[in-house]
Amino acid sequence: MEPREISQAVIGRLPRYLRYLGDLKDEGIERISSQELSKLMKVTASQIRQDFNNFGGFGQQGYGYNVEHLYEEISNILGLDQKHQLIIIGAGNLGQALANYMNFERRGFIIKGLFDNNPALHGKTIRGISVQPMDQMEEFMKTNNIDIAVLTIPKTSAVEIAEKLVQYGIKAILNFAHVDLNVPAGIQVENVHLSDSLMKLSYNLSCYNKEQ
Amino acid sequence: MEPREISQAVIGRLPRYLRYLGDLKDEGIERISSQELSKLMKVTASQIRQDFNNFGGFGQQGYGYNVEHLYEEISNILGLDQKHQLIIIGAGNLGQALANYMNFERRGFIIKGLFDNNPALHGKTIRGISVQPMDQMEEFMKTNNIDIAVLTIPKTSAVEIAEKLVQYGIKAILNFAHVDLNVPAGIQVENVHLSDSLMKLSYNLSCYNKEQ
DNA sequence: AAAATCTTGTCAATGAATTGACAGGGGATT
DNA sequence: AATCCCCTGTCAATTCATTGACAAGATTTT
Repeated sequence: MEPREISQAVIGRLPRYLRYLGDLKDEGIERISSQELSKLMKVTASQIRQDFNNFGGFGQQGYGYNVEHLYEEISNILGLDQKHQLIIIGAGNLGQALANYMNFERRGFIIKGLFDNNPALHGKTIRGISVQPMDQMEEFMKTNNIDIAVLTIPKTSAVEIAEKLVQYGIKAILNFAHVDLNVPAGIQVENVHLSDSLMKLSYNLSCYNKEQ
Repeated sequence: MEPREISQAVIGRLPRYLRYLGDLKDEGIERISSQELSKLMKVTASQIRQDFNNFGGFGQQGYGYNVEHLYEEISNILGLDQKHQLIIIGAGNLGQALANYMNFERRGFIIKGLFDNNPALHGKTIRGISVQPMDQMEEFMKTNNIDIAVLTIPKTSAVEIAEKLVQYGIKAILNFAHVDLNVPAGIQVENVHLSDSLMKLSYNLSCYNKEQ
């Protein structure tokens, strides 16, 4: 049972599997074969079996996969059986939008704090969470056992703040700032660069138009 | 000069190149070699040369790449020399946050309209753009030559709205709804699934913790 | 209970992406 | 002007990811 390294390509597909399995569960469907799932999700059945097998055999020959069981397994693999305490740095439009989004909580991502440099926002409350000044971050992180920070601040201050967060013991960062953070190995970072997505769209648009 | 198919892996890296080149430009740096850029961006020099070469040789032996020129080239490849008119469907927190974000405009992505089902929001104005009811979408799209739609509505209505958008002639969709859209080939879709990013973080977190 | 039908787990084959290596052409230096 | 050094473009090698194929084991049907 050596914990062989799983490729990020596989990990990146797990949330999508989870989504489809959740939908199937809600529809009351008990079992599904890789072939059926393959048609539903528009990927090859081979890939589905290969992916699941990275974590051990969840299926049964002649039967397929038990939806509920598979859902639980993937859920656990993704660490969704544990709760994560998170803070949002930057209470601008995007930060507030994320704070208002309830669905994260259902997955165990609990928003505990909101921070911003702008004094005009201090004390403002979103879903019961009040915006605090940045300099209370360190104290707050210690008392609330925070492991994930969501960065929704401009690129100019993002790198600096990220370094502080690391110093204060953050374990993972979801970064919306349009800049690459410079963090030591072992700190997990996921970047969400919205303008990058728009640019890809733009490329594919002009590319497709040219072909016509 | 056959327009050979460029892999999405390469396209996905172009915006990041563009970002670094923009920064270099702002610093007044005129030339850069693949090796220097490689150190800066923490990717292999080989990959950089390979990537740029997909579009023809922008560099010069013994000199490197001219920053300004390379910036322009990549910019054009991504289609940023053209303007894109876009609408945002869903004027909730996220939709408003995106509408307020100015930086898209600098890249030629012009937000022309905002739509929402909620009558309470109709007439509300964000940066001069007023929120309109959904049933005016078709008319608006025709008169304003819209090519991109940003979907910031709940998953329950996203699929249906996407189909309507396609019917009205949309060319590309940036999808924030947590569901896969079902659009015909040729319509470009980019998904931004925030909870997926959080789940990946969660996996890597628990994975790293286990190794310690 | 036996036969027929599924469907997984897995291995091999293919395909794609990344990396390494180097020839040859420019620029810089003397 | 000649030499030296640098750096690209490109080919080959390697690594990684996806797909195809099938044996073996379960389930369902007869």
